[in-house]
This record gives sequence, structure tokens and C-alpha cells, in this order.
Amino acid sequence: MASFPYEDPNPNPNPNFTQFSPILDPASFFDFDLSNFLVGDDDSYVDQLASSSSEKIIGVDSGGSSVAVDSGSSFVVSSEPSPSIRSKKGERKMKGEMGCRIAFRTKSEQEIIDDGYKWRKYGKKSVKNSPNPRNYYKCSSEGCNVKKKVERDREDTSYVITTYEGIHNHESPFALYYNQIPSLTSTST
DNA sequence: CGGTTTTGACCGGCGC
DNA sequence: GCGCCGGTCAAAACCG
Repeated sequence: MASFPYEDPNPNPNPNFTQFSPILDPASFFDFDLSNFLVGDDDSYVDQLASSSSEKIIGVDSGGSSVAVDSGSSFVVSSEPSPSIRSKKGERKMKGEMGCRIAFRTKSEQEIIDDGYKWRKYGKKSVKNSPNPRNYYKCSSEGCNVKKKVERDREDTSYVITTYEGIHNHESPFALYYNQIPSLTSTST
């Protein structure tokens, strides 16, 4: 089922879904409560997750695809960085780099969720909506300008909100790893 | 030595 | 025009 917009041309930075990577080190980052995702079409997702927690949320990406998730789940998908930052004319004055944005909230004590990619922290900022700082990461791979934002839930510091921006132009070193697993490769064809 | 992290400064956009 | 805010960069420090 396409519960989540996992229809990108490239592997998302968060393949840690039970149906995708049963081989990914579960002891590392599979211990989170993946049942909590964010849904929205802009930055308001934080506000949503802050107010809603036990209701079914329907997320719609810019493409028109609707996403339904179970109670408590939250997931954010956007083909654009921000639908509200475009000019009043309706034209996107954006540089046009990032393709999609995916945000999800996970219950974890550590915000450093290693998804298999190499991230380099390039900034830290305090957001007004949260007493906690927000960390900015960028994919270390050359040519891969994928960015990641990590911050703690302002309501539940037990939760971590991770926002991915862009699509990796390369396979995750981890993906390559489990791609070599004959048990998994058997899924192809 | 290379790569990464850290922290402050700087910048662009928006609102008022 | 100024202030606020979020986002990014950059120099230095640090670690392996």
C-alpha cells in the first residue's frame, strides 16, 4: 500500500520502514516509534503534531496524492519547499533545487538518527516555536545537496522531528550494503 | 592530515 | 525602513 508517498525516483533517506529494510540495523535506529509521522503541506506540521496526536491525519502532497495514516501517525510530504514563499504572482522565485520534503516525528532520546547517509552539520538555530535548537545537516556526498533538519518536539521532547529536503542523487552506502544481500536481492524480478 | 563540528556573523525575505 | 526570523556560511577548534 502506498500509505506513504514512497514514490520518489530515488530512495528516500528514510528507508527504515519495515517493508523496505528488514536488514537495516534495527538496534541502531529501528527502535523508534515509527508510528508517529507528520502530515501537512507546509511548516505547519509542527503545529499539527503539537495539537493532534490521536486523530487520523490526511496529508496531501503538492502532486495531489493524498496520504492517509493511522491514528497518531504524522507525515509531511511536499514537492515544494514552501507553498507560501512563492511570489504573490504565483510564480516560484525559488532557486529550484529541492524536489520534495519529508518530515516525520520519531520517539527517540537521540536526535541523531543515522539513516545510512553521511551528514555534515552546518548550522544550529533556535526556533521561536521551540525551546530547543534546530540542527541543520547536509549530505556530505558531492553533488548531493540533500538537506536535513532535526529538532525536538516542542511539546514532547521525547520526540524528534526530522525533516528531509531533496532527493539523494546517489544510493545510500547502507542501501548498497543491503543490496548485496542475496536474500534481499531475490526480491528483484 | 582530513574531515567534522561549533558558534557567531551574515543575508534575504516578510511583516509591520 | 527596521526588526524579526529562518537559513547558510565560514573560521577555528577538535577528533580519529
